[in-house]
Amino acid sequence: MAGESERSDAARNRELLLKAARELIEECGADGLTMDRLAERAGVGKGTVFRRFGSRAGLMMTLLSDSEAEFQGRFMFGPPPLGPGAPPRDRLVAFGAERISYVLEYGELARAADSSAYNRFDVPAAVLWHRHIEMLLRAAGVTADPWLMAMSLSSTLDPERLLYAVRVHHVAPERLAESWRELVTRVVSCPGGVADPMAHTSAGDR
Amino acid sequence: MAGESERSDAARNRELLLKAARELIEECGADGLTMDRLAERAGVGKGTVFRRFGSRAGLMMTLLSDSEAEFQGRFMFGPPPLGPGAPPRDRLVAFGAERISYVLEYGELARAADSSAYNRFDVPAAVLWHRHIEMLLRAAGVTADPWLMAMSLSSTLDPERLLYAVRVHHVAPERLAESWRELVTRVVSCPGGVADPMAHTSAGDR
DNA sequence: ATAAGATGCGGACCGTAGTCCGTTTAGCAT
DNA sequence: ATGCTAAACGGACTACGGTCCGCATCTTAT
Repeated sequence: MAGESERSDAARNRELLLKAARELIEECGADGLTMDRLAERAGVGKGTVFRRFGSRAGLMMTLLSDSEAEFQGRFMFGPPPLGPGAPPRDRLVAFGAERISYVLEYGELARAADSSAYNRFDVPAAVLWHRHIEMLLRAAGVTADPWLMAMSLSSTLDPERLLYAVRVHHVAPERLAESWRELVTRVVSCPGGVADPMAHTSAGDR
Repeated sequence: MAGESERSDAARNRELLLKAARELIEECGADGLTMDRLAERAGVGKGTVFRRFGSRAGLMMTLLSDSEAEFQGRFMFGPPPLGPGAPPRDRLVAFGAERISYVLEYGELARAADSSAYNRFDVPAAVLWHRHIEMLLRAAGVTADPWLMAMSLSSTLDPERLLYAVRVHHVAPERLAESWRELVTRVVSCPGGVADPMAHTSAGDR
């Protein structure tokens, strides 16, 4: 991005790096990818790697960006129940289920993409999910601090925890999805006064 | 195995290290404490630091252990509503509120005590909280996968997220506590009936 | 007191993420 | 072609967490 076009050598190196990164991950797993090895494998200097991606987490995010974009497209514009058209509760349930599959599929990568600093929650994709959940909560009539409630729900879908449950405690993925469904149901449909069946529907989605 | 006792020089060095660590944190903040500086400040070798505490996270946990033990005592044996005697729902609410205060008080430290690996969830204190929450959920009649539900609730109380909300988004601590109360209320007091008719019965599933 | 063995010590060493800065090169204007 | 400049490059360098292992010290049995 930046000003205008990318210089040709820069573009070439970016491709070289992405290719090398995918190979390396294929061979050694995401955890086995180090910035030094990547640079060597791609035949460029280490400085170049950081110039391109900023950090290891940035690289991982770049590698995930395609599938990430596809996921975003699906929950924002795709068919129900994930996309607009279904009741907010169902969309939330579907969102979690998809996210769980996503994390289990791209496991290590998704985890490696989470930097270990605060800004981890400020990354564009993360704020998008957060806003999405918040919007759905509002649409579902949850009036109690949707921002924080969305944060709580997001935290449940954190790759680190999800992978911990699956890999260390051998929790079945369906069980995760079911628990998410349970959680969302309770959060959405059970304010001080039982139901709030009323509709909202609408509009909020965008 | 020569008994259990600690060799005198080891004991001395442990005190030296803890003292130095507290000073360093006082002066530079938890993030400014590095193992090298700590070793130098305490006048011992680096190997000694790791021999004592195993890792940086281990050191931080040791530093927190007093207040941590005190907290554990309060929620396990102390007076209601935190301790036994109050209804489970109230105990959960109190637990979260206390934990939030705790994290805000020991902020950086609590965060630094979380190693960045999976085992972060396996640390004794963490499994204790988890079990405590799980137990309260069961006592409150939540039959749907209390283990995972406890995990979701725990994730809401994660130091990293809590501090992010407070430091980056300037969320007031009371607002955190209030949102926690809201969340717990919904999780606990939603009969499963409302939007989820059929509560699958089977209380006995485990 | 002394010797023997367990325990602890220290700091050189390693792998890693990330930075810095002198050098090279692409792209453009002439 | 040539020269200029901003961008990109590369790899030495730093800081950090963590490991290793030969050496020193404490403890205990004699």
